[in-house]
Amino acid sequence: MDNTARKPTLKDVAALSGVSVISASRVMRDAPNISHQLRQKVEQAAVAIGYQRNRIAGSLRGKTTDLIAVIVPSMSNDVFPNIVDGIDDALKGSSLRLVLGMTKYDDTSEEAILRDMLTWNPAGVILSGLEHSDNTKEMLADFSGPIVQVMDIDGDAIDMAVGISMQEAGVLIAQHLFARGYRRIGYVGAWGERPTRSLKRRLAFEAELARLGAPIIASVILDQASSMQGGADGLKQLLARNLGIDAVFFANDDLAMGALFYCQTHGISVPHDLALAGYNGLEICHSITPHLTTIATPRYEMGHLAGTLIRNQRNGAASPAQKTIRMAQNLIVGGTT
Amino acid sequence: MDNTARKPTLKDVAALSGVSVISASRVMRDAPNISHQLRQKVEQAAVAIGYQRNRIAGSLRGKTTDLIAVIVPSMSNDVFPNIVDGIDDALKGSSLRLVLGMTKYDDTSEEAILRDMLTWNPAGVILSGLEHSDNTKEMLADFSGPIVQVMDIDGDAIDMAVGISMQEAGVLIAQHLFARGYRRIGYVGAWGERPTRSLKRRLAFEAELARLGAPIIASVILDQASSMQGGADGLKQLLARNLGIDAVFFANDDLAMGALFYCQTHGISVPHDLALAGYNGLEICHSITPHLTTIATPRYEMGHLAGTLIRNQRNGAASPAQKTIRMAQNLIVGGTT
DNA sequence: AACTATATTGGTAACGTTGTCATTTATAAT
DNA sequence: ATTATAAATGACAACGTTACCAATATAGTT
Repeated sequence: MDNTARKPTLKDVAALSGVSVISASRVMRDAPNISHQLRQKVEQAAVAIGYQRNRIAGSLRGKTTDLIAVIVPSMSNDVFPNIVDGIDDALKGSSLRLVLGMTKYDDTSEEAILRDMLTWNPAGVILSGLEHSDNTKEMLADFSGPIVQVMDIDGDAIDMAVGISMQEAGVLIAQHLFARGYRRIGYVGAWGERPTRSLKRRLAFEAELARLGAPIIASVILDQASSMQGGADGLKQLLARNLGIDAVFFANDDLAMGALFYCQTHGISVPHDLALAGYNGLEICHSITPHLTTIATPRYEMGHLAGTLIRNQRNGAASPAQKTIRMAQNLIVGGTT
Repeated sequence: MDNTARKPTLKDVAALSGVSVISASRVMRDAPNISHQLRQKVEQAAVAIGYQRNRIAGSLRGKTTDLIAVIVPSMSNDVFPNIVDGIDDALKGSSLRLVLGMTKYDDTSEEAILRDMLTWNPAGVILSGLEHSDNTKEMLADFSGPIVQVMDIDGDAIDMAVGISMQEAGVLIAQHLFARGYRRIGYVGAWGERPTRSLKRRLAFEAELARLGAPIIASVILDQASSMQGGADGLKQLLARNLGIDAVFFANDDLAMGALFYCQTHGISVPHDLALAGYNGLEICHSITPHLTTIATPRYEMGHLAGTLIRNQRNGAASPAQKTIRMAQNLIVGGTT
């Protein structure tokens, strides 16, 4: 349409409605102590000339923006889209908006993204996991707004943390497999275990198995991204070693599903010949037959809570007494173990 | 750490390095024609006092931010996370950053999000689909930056469009099912067909079937979100009508997978008793046995191209001659048809 | 040496809003 | 009617940067 014309500003609204600029400003942002009369005049004028607020200008004066920096590893992933969905829903109805960056599980990249995002003076920062580079930690320490680390709570939070215990997850699965009578247990991971969360899970898993007297037999950590194909490949590698493995814990459901399909097409009876367990509790676990044994993680809920925490502090609420919030994860026993 | 101290500004950097503010500014944003000497002095000073750019201030002067508004229906979804991943990758290395909003397939919500995002003066807008409310269209028309509509190209683009032909998809599947000999064909959709893309697919599918002389027998459009469970439910409803249906096209792979699992556990032989086809080409289609017949869509690539188009225009490139870019989608014939 | 073109630096004035303080007007209390 | 108090409005400056234009230094030409 009319791209040449200058965008209307508060000045224009003020001029048209015959009030001062600052009064127009007050109306536009619902400040207190405005007469009904004035409000009407201004609103009418604003609509008439199609006035749109300029948050940039407002933020410059106000020191901080309504942007929330959200840094996650990737979107092509089982868990982070749900988290982001949760965050966005929690922000709904507020003036806060989410700015997204993806690290691809790379610390240097995380650092660069955070550095860039901080130049926007965000109202808060949400990032995943508790492990970060020194530079990242330093930047966060200098940041004055609320910070929420999601997913992981096994470690020290910089400000707030919302997550599940990876430690607990590993123990849960180890105990379950042991209780079921499996004694020759293996593990398959991916991403070269760069997400330290899966590493924490595996270590706890191994420690618990050892404690129970059935130490882990073998592990395969794929370097590639997690995928169903990877799960099949990992399992194949594990079985090729002929160690008599009777159960395998996978770093996530994708890998486990791929392995399950592999078994189904290669005459390996699950769980009779081999038991399988995954992690995350994706819908497909309960849709397939047999149902996949897994641990359901509250992904959406973690995101939602993280968003809510930021939002509350934005609204002047004190930082919560409980800075680290542990969410529940549930072992879902399917027919694969 | 030290939250009380005022953040260092360009003025501080300039003072310390003994140059003018504007020169310091030039160094910080890599402007041309800077002597090595000056650059060194300024960079050194910036590091020394821990200077961080304030993009807000810069954007106010510069009229537009380095933010790209991205509006999608949802993240808990098969397609949009991949698109967002593609966009982000395309933006990597530039100063552009992605601001995300989710509509939940609601036009009013889309409108509100866009209105809000425009107050940040974004450098570009990416949104999904070609159908929008009048208000949304009006706001976009008034927006002076590049706009890319992703996913769909069957219709008129506001500025640029990157997508696949839903029309073509419907025809492809219809022809495939017909060629395979199926004549009593049904359809299952979800979300109350609010994503008009699935509607377009179905209409083209039905039209082609009619043209071929095997008009569609029945359809079920679920109101709920798309899910595997939904696919099973939809199929169940369809079969309950006892219409002798021999093939079903599903709005997406999730639904189709759910239906496939349902068949497998209810003694329905696929494809002998019933053929199934999905849409999207998720990895699971080729992992499961039988492989699911589907259409592979270039989700990541669409996002990447959308991001690249915005980025190019940001860099001063002329708007491309071809404003609507049709991407390829491939029928992948599995064992379910 | 005089002159032109180019590279480098600086000064000033916005950008559009809102925090702070001042002023006016309305309302309540004597 | 008068004073005290609160509500409503306004003026001004400042937020930190960069666009624009001017000035100076340097290199290249004849």
